[in-house]
Amino acid sequence: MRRKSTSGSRPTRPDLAALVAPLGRTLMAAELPVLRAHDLSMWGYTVLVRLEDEPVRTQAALAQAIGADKTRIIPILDDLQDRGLIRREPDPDDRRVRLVSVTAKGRRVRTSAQDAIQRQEERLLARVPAADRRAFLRVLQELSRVSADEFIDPSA
Amino acid sequence: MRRKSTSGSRPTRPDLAALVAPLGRTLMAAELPVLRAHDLSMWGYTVLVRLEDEPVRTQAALAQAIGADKTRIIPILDDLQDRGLIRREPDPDDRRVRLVSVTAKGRRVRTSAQDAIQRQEERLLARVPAADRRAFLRVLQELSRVSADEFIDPSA
DNA sequence: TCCATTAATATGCGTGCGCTTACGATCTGC
DNA sequence: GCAGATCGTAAGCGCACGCATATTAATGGA
Repeated sequence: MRRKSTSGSRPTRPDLAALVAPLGRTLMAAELPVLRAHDLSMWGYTVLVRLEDEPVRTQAALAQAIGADKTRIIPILDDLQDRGLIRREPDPDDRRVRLVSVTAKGRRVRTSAQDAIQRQEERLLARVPAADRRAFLRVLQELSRVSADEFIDPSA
Repeated sequence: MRRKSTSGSRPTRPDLAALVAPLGRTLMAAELPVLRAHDLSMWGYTVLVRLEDEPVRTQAALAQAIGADKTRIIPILDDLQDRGLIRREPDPDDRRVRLVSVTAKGRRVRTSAQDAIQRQEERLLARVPAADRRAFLRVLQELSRVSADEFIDPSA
């Protein structure tokens, strides 16, 4: 019989991080072949998705929004622009900032890649009952809204 | 009004990977201060947790079980052993393999760290209703059982 | 007895990333 | 109109990781 406290005994559940982080890595790994088939890098795809989401005014803000370094995003944008998936134009109101937007071609590529990715993810989600699945996605979106800053306890 | 198909429209839900992976990174980041307070590295902690879970016969198998490189795990084990948290003894039945086990001290440290980590995670989970939370953990454990091999579609 | 195999270990390579610094162009407040 | 701040860009540093190789000890089968 297990003790009721966790002290010295096996935990009631695995650490959340030990469940979520590896699953995240698996999902990313599963995306890679799909992205490769669409000639997209992970960062490039992330940029396309984020830009579709809602326009971002500066590149630095875009980088921050997708969790990338603002210097590392530049070659990514260069590449996407060279291949006609995004546009980068100086903001007439402030010629320091470049307005980044998705082109029609970029939208097509993103849609196609995202469809394939989500189809694959559906195959995974099909393993759980529909009610659980809805709850799972609900909780996932709720927890994703929590920023690291307000969650991490620096005193610990 | 949104189109019913995803083609060309905004997606119904974000990519699963785009939800899970960042959340995993946040959870890992939240663990770091706690681990530091217990003088543990992420890998060291992972080893302690895995060893408590169930004994593993070879170091290579241990490395594989926690997703680490079999050569990179060695300094980790050296450190844990030097600090008296684990034991490494040659297997009398096959003196090539080292039987790795947790010491009483190692168990104490792991328990203390894990308690603190899970307490912090409880604070996060407290944001969602109990029923959703149970479903979330259930789905999470179910999906974690799916290995990358059987999920990733190489043809895609 | 000898040889192929396996475990642990050491070492080096290439990669991707976060972080920092620097610089030119531009904007804004004074 | 000038000084300080801001944006995009380039370049370099250091770290952690995956991967590959080589060595040593030990096993086990032909």
